[in-house]
Amino acid sequence: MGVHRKTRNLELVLDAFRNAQEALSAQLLMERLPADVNRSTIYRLLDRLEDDGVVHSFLASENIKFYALYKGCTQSGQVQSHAHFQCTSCSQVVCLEQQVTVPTLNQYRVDEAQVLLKGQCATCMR
Amino acid sequence: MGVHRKTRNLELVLDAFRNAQEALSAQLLMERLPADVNRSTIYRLLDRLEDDGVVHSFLASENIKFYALYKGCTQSGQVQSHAHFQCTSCSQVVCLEQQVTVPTLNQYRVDEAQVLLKGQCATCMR
DNA sequence: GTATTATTGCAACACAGTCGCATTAATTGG
DNA sequence: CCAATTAATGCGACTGTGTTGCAATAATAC
Repeated sequence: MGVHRKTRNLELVLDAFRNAQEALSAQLLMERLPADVNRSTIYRLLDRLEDDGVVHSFLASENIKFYALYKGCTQSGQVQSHAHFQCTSCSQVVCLEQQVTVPTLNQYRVDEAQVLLKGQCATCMR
Repeated sequence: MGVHRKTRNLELVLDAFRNAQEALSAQLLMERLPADVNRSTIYRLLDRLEDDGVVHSFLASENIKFYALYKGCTQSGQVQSHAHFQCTSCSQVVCLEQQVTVPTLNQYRVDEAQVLLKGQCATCMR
């Protein structure tokens, strides 16, 4: 668990997540942060926040890694996972409430599950 | 649906998939194919085979795209999806038989679901 | 066999993400 | 409050996956 000095960049990143309804990629984050925040710094902050369990990450389309705050959705020991939804039109990604229960397997020990649903969001369906 | 001329490279790629127990990334594919098969060609073949519904793709760890043949597992109209498993030790990826039924959502139209389970495979647990 | 055009190889490119290292700045403790 | 410690940052260079334009090659149709 890394040390956490209260720096401007850390606050900016956390604020961006708190203000966001959706999940954010490093790229999206950069667009929402002052231009002088360094790219490497963003990646490093995201890594650290993930290590510390503040955010979780998952892969969406185009090999882009998205991050979102762990809110109520505590990732318990059970192999359950809340799903994520990505709109194939606007590419927006959201964390869903739904927990997906994952099959247990004989030959494998499953530690984690990632569920990504793809389709169209309400806005893009209109 | 693209034209499919019966070329050496196409045959090589299809054979590699038929011989593989697991899912393959472009990288893994390259290692199994003669060294003179061009990288771009592999990517282009994978894209085409996916467009034509011969293989399906999904993202695994490290933002690596994996591909596997559609075998019996016909992807029907329903939003169901067979899961994939990736071993966090050896990185091997396999297609699972299990169908995962995905929650239906009010605000979104779900067209597709990707389920990736992560953990340890039998070999790596020993 | 010849014409047509899909496929290929090459080289350059795009982009997400990483890393080493010197600099800056948040904390500690006197 | 000031100095020492070291986490955090910025920079630039670098990976590695995947893409693209274009000219050369080769599979198919006639």
